[in-house]
Amino acid sequence: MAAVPNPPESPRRAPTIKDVAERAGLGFKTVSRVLNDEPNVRPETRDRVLAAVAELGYRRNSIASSIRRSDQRTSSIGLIVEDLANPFASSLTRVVQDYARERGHLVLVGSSDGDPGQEAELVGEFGTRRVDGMILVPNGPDQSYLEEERRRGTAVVFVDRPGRGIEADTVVSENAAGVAEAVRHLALAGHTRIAYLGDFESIYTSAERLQGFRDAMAAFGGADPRHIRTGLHDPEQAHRAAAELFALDPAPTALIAGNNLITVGAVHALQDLGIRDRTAFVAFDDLELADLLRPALTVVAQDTAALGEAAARHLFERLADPAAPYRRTRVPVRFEVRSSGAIPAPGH
Amino acid sequence: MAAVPNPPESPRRAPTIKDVAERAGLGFKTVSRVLNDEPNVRPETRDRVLAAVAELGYRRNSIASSIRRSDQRTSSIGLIVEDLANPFASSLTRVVQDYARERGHLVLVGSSDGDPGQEAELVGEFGTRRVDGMILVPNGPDQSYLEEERRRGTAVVFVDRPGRGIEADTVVSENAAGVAEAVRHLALAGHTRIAYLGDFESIYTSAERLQGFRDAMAAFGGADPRHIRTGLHDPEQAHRAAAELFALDPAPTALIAGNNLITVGAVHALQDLGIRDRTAFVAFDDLELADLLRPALTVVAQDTAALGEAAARHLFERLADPAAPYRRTRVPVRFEVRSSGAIPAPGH
DNA sequence: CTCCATACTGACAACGTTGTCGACAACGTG
DNA sequence: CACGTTGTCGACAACGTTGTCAGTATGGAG
Repeated sequence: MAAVPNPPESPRRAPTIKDVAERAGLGFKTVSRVLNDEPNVRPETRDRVLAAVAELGYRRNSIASSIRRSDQRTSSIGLIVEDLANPFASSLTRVVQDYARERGHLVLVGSSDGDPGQEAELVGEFGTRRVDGMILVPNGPDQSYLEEERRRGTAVVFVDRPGRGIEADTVVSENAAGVAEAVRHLALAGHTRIAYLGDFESIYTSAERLQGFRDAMAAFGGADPRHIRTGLHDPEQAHRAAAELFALDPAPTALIAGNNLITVGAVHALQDLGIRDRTAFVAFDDLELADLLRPALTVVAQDTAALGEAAARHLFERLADPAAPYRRTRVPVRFEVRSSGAIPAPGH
Repeated sequence: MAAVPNPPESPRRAPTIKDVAERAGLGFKTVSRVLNDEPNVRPETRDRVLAAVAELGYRRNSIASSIRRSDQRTSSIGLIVEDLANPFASSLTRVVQDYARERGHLVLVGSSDGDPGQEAELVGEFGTRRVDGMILVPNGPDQSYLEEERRRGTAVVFVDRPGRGIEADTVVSENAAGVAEAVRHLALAGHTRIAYLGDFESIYTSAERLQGFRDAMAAFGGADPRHIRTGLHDPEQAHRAAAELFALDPAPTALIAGNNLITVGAVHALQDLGIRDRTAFVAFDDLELADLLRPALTVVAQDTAALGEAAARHLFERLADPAAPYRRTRVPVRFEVRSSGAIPAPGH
């Protein structure tokens, strides 16, 4: 830590349109007209204004602007995810921000940590800032409080999971189909004793993925109930659950992990047990180095870019037409075949 | 994609303090006093106001509030990173957002994509919204345009790299020391032909890391110039450069990758060449599955949490005391020993 | 030349809030 | 009782902008 002795220059008041008007020798309303590209300004007058703007380094105060504007729009939107540091969330953030910026909007972000209280608090903060709309990954049993926001004219879009107790534009992944494809892939390699590790069933995506697993397994005689473990919310729990699964008799010969945190725990468990090379494995959610693991991880990859873009698109379309019927979009997943899913069942 | 026929309820004007005042039968200034916890309000009056607030579902308009406030503060800050989807950036975002929120501030985010033009554009947008301060990972040869922002009273903090052409609070990692430690670690396993893959030398972190490499290698007779490759900006370029390195005679026996994108390309190259198991490797930047690779990746891990927190702390301290001397904080890296760095040199 | 339409410009209100100030009541002190 | 002090409250200006409207110059038609 080093200290540099320079104190900053004295801060001065930012110039306003009135300063610009005075400098240009015009009424301040004329300046406003130029800045908003309104018609009926002489080109010469316009140039004088722009020159004064440049000389003073004037920059519009869009805070003041949006309080006066008739539509009360702030050209900003809010995005609430569970954890900004999570790759799924950050990829979403990136896409949403790009989409918004192309349309002149900025994005406020926040992590809910899966806590409905924090979610509601963030929604409140965003509302206070009068965002034009919000995109959220909803948490908890009830998002009906968002009706209040909508009545104020704020657009609301859910992504990854539908909100509860409220109808709204929603974008989700094809969770069940993705897991079903994983099951069929494993079955092709001769597996019938396929185990599944999932998060809390109360989470929409977890429930959908589990349902996809059960349904697909039905075609192969159904899943062994002991081979299904849910309620795993971090890598450590997944690690333990996986270890327990392989202590069973008969033990599963293949494993599906319901999300990326579970994948991390499960692969660690297989590693500890020394059965990484002979246990077939498919993970939900892609991971940065998945193709460099040995065996390379076969995954059900979510199309986070499409998810984020669809959510942003829904938001802006909602802003354009508040009366349109709500839409629910399902985004296909991509089944990424590498090698871990092709490990054959013993004797196959 | 499914459509639900519900049209939304008619949007109505959000209630203002005047609506609250009328409902409570009080002057609107009294309502303002209650909302801002100003003294000299009778408890009974206060209750009446709060009741009216609750009945109307009033929520302060902090947009209007901040235009009138004497300090002109908006309780929002801006964060500009290269790519919001990058794990380094998203981890930073998470920490900065948490820190800001604890202090009642919201965070606007943006990706510069390493382009000075986009960076300046985002700075402009943030300025228009009158953010209280900005944290940025600077790009390009000159950030002196930020002086203008500061003159307006906006605090500026650089993170990951110092800004150029301007003095400001800055937080960076101990890049050189981290790479030097990697070199010593490899040397301990008997390596002297250690190669280095880096990004553009014009990027501050790349230059620092390369310098750390050269300096540390000097203790072991210096690096072979042919074993240093820079200007690698994506995994593909790194892949090719690594392949070329190992076609040399004498080929290097160990490799250091200067950032996470280079790591991905380099490991792929080692994989293709079939020399992953016998080439010592240390990566700068940790990766999610690094410990599950075989061999597990030894890395120089940046403390993104400390980096982000220090940046946020600097920003808020700057807001509290604009005249304090600028500070430059260096955050230590963590050398994470796994196995890839311990692969011995041939005949050692 | 007169008249009217149109282009251009500025004075002023308004947005929802906070800051300033003064009015008024209650109270204590001499 | 007179007076100052303190607590409580509201009227009004102000923030920087956009919306409304009216005023003035200009040009073309008659």
